[in-house]
Amino acid sequence: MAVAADPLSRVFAALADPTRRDMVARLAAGDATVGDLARPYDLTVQAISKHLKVLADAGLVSRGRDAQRRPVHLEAEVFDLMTTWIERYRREAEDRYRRLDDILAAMPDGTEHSEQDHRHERQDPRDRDRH
Amino acid sequence: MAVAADPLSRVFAALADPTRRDMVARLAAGDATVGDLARPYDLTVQAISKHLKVLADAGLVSRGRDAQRRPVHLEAEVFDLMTTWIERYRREAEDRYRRLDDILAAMPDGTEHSEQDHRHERQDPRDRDRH
DNA sequence: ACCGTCTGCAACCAACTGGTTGACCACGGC
DNA sequence: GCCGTGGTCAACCAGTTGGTTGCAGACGGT
Repeated sequence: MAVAADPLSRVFAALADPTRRDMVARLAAGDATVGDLARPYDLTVQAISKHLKVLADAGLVSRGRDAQRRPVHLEAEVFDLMTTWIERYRREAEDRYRRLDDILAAMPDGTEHSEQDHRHERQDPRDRDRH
Repeated sequence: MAVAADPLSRVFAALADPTRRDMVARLAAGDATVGDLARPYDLTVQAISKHLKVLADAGLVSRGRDAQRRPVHLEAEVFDLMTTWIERYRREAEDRYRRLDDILAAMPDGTEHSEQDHRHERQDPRDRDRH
């Protein structure tokens, strides 16, 4: 069952759900049981248990044991996986920007035509003449 | 569609796919067209176009226009959304660890008990800090 | 020994994803 | 004008996801 997927994908996917993010947020304040976690939401405990499995598969949480309870604990180190990935490309893109600025700055004006002039254009409402 | 979903979820979900992450990585080095992006993969251009739509909906890329080409440009600022979220809870969890350590250290041994100080099968926290 | 609580597992279902093919639109170059 | 190139949109399909119900297991308290 979806055993594939590299670690990074699993972590990102795990955090792509608001419920799961909220659980992580609450776990950052302290460990909790499945029941505790389920209480605030309008969901069955089983649903929460599934979410928990996703988080555990991503390495974001670990499960303990305390009698019939299975306390959930946040493993914060996995965050590093994401931050290093993100920071790498963010920095790369920013550097590129800076270089581009330098080039433009060092240019006799009026010659900055070719570089992409991407404007945030949401799609223009052209006539949708579906037949 | 899937128009719903908060911004954070969209960004995380967008990066939960290795192909999409790879595209972002390549876009960090410079803008590209859909065709350029599609070339290295064993996928149809339409599939790449779909991926691109996901990235665009997440605000990670913007589209330009250059004749019949639609150059793709990486919008690196959106990364901040994620990093601030991540850093917040990482820090929170780390602080909690530190406080817990202090408490345990200041305790006459053998008195650990209730509240949340569950011991988990996994390794000791507080080993790594920076690198 | 029983009961209640906490949890996991399996089956099922609707909705979403990630891919395909096929048709179509918008250009620029002859 | 017509053609090739670059790209999007729509329909379809298989697999995954996020939820449900129902049942079974493990344990503590009485």
